[in-house]
Amino acid sequence: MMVTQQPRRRDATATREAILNSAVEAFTRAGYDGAGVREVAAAAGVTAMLVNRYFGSKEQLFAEVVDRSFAPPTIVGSQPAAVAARIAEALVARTDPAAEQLSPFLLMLRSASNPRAAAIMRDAISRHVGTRLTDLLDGADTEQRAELILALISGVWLMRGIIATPALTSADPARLTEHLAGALRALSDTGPTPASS
Amino acid sequence: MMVTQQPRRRDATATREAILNSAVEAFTRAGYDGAGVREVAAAAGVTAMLVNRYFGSKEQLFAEVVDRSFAPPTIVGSQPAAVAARIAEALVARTDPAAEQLSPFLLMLRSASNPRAAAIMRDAISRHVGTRLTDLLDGADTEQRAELILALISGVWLMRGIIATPALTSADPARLTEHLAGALRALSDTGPTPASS
DNA sequence: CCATCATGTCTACGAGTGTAGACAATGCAG
DNA sequence: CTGCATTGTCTACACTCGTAGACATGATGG
Repeated sequence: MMVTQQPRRRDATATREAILNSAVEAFTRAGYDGAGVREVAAAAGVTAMLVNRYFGSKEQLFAEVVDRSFAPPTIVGSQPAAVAARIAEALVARTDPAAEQLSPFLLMLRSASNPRAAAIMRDAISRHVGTRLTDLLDGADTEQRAELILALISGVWLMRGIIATPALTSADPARLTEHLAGALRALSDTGPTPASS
Repeated sequence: MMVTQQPRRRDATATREAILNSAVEAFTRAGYDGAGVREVAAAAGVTAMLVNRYFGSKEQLFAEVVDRSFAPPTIVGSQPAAVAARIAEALVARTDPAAEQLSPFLLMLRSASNPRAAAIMRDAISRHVGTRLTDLLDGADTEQRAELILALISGVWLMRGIIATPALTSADPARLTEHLAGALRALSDTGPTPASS
């Protein structure tokens, strides 16, 4: 769809936005190393060099993509109560299969092989979702537990969305949500006996 | 170390083994796309073409690497009892930092961006560790829960070993093991109330 | 000893990579 | 209408990639 593109009236901010959008799609689908600058440029209807003139380099473009992809607060719920159940439901529910392919977790997993990309994503995580998730938790070791929750979510995206493991892809959504919520509850709820130490 | 290599006496099986070993190292460190055939060959002391003559192609070489890397039963414990605690301990304990860089989870995470590699790894998982872990579990949805456990382990490897999230890398190992074991227990133990439905 | 097959290397190709520098076209100010 | 800065393109470079075919070298059977 949208194979031919009319030249688009000259507009710097609109062009920048178009490049950034196609970059989000390309990096999320193919990863940092798998997506080419020419590919990103073509999908935006421009030339490869214009991408570098707007963003400096592929690496800086990726940094902006990561920032945009991790920024929206939709990733994690808002209310502290019942965080586990809400995450579990949102994780197994495949409502919009199109927007699903733009998940920041897919972006992270498919770009993890590149060390530079990993460093960029680490910064973005501790800047955005890390602190936001930590604030939702009570008790001890909130940062540690928040990152464990992120680890579990990432792992589900890996096994279910990328490796496409048989039992997870063809699983009964209700049961899957249940098991997942159980594991998340163990991480989000205040420890059963915080008495120790 | 071992910069210069004496030509090695001609031995087909020994050469094949040397190539396979260096391929495991290269693919685990850089991922399927990040590791080059010339790089694997050089580390084994041979030429790039010899790799293709022994394994057919880079893809088939990767398939053998995945098979070897996922085969050892060390990945998961042996006794059904206390699976959660044993996995958690083995996951946070960094005993041998050299052998740690050969983890099949690192291989999987860093090769996940390539769809062909993902398909190869899916086959290897359902052939090796999937069934083995499933047999350790009791109750309902064992396959589903086994893959969720794999997801959590993968996610911890991602966040702790690749992204190097601050709170997980500098975490108190004891507390981390505790939280992790809690989440794993929620997945490995038979549901608290299997009465529902 | 020497012929012969297995083992290993060399050269090369076609395609793709990120990006630097020079050039062209557009749209707005005067 | 005309100058001119902004916006965009073209060509090119120096690599790296996987792999195909022809060639060289080693060890071993007779």
